[in-house]
Order: sequence, then C-alpha cells, then structure tokens
Amino acid sequence: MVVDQSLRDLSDAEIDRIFAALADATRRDILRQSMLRDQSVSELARNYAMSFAAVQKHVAVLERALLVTKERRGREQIVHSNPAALRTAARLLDAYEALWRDRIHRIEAILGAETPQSGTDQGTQQ
Amino acid sequence: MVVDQSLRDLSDAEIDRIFAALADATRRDILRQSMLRDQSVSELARNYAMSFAAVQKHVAVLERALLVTKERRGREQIVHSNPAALRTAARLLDAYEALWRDRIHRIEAILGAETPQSGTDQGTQQ
DNA sequence: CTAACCTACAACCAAATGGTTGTAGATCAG
DNA sequence: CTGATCTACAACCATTTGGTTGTAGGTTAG
Repeated sequence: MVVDQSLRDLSDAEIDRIFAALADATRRDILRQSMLRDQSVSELARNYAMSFAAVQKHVAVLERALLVTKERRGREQIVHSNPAALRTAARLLDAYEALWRDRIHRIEAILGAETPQSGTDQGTQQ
Repeated sequence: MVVDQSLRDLSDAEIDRIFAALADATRRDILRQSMLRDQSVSELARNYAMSFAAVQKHVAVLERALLVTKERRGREQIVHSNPAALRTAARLLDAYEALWRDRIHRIEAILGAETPQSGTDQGTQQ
C-alpha cells in the first residue's frame, strides 16, 4: 500500500497551513460552499455577517493552504475547491490513527508470544 | 451508513479546537509520540528544544481538543492519546470530500438525463 | 462616458498564540 | 529530613489572527 506517498511531499509548514485553515468555522463553511458549487468571492461573502474584506482574507487563508484555488473570470474571482488537499489531510490523520493500531497489535503480539496460555509475564515489556 | 453519526455531537468550537491543535508540528509530534507509547509530560518534553512549560502548554492544547487525556501516576502525569477524536476529524474531512463527489455525480446525472443517447445538449447546464 | 460592481490591499485594533522565566506545591529517593 | 524531580501556574513579551474601515483600480451595464 502506498497510502503515505502523497504525504511525503508535504512539509510541516504546509500541513500547518492546512489544519490552521480548517480551524475556523467560517472557513470550513466557505470550503463547503465552494465544494458544492464554484462561486465568486463576493457571492460567497453574502452568506456571512462580516465584511467583504474579512471573507476575502478567509479565502486567502484557504488558498495558501491549497484547499481552494482562484480563477479570474471577468471582474470576478471564482473560487474552486481542491479536494486533493482535503483528501491528503484526511489520509494524514488516518496515518496517525494507524500508529495506534500498530501499537495495539504490537502489544497483542508480545502478550501472545510470551503467554500462549498462562498469564504471568511481568518484567518482559520494554 | 452512519458515518456522520459521531460528527453530529461536535460543536463548531470543538472542531475548531481539534484542527487548531493539529496545526502545529510540535503538537502533531507529541500526539504521534503518545500514540506510540503513553508517556509523562516531562518524558515528552525531553524530545523538544523548548522549555518544559512550553511543552506543557502544547499538551494542554491537545487535551482541550480531546486528542489526549492526562492521568496522574504518582508525581508524574501520563499522557494518553485518544484515537477516537482523531478518527472523528478524519471522518469529518471525508464528509467534506463526499460533497465533492456528490456534486460530480449530480452533474453527471443531469448530463446523463438530458442526453440518454445523443450528444448535443448545449445550453442546458446552468 | 458614467455609475455600479468586484476585487486588492493597506492601516489599524483587540484578542489569541507560542514562547520565555520564575515561583510554588507534591512526590519520590537516599 | 533533604534534595531532586515532576507538575502547575502566573506574568510577561513578540507575533499572528480575525476583524474593521478606507482607498484605489479594473470590469461590466446602461
């Protein structure tokens, strides 16, 4: 399995940016909106009780995190979502979770090897 | 499928805390370390080129995000990872990604319905 | 052309973040 | 008991963040 292949080329700073971008409800909603349908920045901005400039900044944060891209169309800027980055983040979390599973399996393996039937194996771990 | 069942009880603020906690390389490493093996705070702190108090704060951030729990053992505080919270975050990202897939399918459905066999359907898409 | 619209960006501000040092309490070892 | 260790927490500081308003430039509509 090559699950972590796409993770290898992500620097710590890039991962920082992705999770930081996701750590805000407004930005998550903007991401959600742009997943459903490509929209201009001002179109997105109308959904929120804050200034256009504030939404513009949120989009910029998402853009630096590579979660969305912008494309000029006439006078407006269309926001496209980038599912690949999101998928990458999800896989990264899966990888962390896998560590836990490995640990459990490791412990089970030790217990299984040391005590095939009896239950006294003190002092053998670590 | 009840994939999002565990997501329903997560407030925006809680999700904020989870992603914010993950948006720091040191904290991700602490999480990783505690996934591999339960460790005391000072034991964890020895891995990083910063003060004990700084690491203590990072652990506190992870704790408020429910990504780890602490358990007193004598004079030390043992940090346990909480894979459930991590899994929840991963599923949340999957849910966002699913929006994208639904969108694609929706578009395909429209195109497919309008042109069952022929291939000339200009002007029908939004 | 003119007015309305969409965007970019700077300046500013309050609050949160990530680090430090210092102090103090609890627990363990000798 | 004494000293070393582990933790908690406060105070402080620099930087970042999330919001604002204001100004200006490019684009479309009438």
